[in-house]
Amino acid sequence: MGRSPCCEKAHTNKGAWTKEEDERLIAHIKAHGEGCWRSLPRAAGLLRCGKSCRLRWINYLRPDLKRGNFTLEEDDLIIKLHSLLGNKWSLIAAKLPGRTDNEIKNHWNTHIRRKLLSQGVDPATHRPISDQFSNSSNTCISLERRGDVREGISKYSGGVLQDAAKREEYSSYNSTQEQQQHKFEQEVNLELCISLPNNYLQQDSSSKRKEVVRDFLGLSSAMLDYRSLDI
DNA sequence: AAGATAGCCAACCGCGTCACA
DNA sequence: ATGTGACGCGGTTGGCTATCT
Repeated sequence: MGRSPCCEKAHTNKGAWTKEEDERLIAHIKAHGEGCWRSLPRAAGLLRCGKSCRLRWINYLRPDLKRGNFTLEEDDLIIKLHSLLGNKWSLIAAKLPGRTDNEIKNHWNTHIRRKLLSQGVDPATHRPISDQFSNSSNTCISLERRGDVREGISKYSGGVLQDAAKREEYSSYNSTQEQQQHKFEQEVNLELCISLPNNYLQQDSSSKRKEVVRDFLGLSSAMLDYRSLDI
């Protein structure tokens, strides 16, 4: 059984708020204060649901709202907070006086995300995109080596590290394993370069070359065995 | 000048959480 | 302990405006 609707939809307005509705809402809240959103519309003489009133007040009508463009300092703070908190817009908004969670969320999606991407930073993980690519591509494919390093990378790759404790764990993991990981990535990258080895290319007759290419691709031998790949 | 496209942002929707009976 | 109602949050949508072709 689903949750009952928060209001009688047939008798409520939807869409953009009119000036008159705004004035009614402001007047009511000035007189009675915030809260009791469920009963507010009727008391204020508004044909809106309580949710809609609350949203309108919090995101647009509240007197302490700071309108206008975000400053560079605000952008930086949002980025830092997002790296710690993830998409917890209300928590981020709590640290930026005069800004709403909705406003910050919109600003993030339309400006900051793009800014980070243009700087080569993944907005979800706050890590360089090149790192993401090397990690994700390298760990998708399992070669012969199945050591701890690979397991560690798999554990953290591809996901969003929104939990601060996990991030800390990850960063300490990184610091202790970094060299091994780097070495591992280099090795895997080399092994993933698909090209014919020199000894194959040195075959002189074309028919012989076709045969060895077929052999190299694993069509006649088990050299490239898809069963050994973890996708 | 007009249509197409992209960007922006206010508002909506559904779900999770909490308080209370 | 459980059910219900209210609130709050985050994702998504829709419409307006600006820019491009």
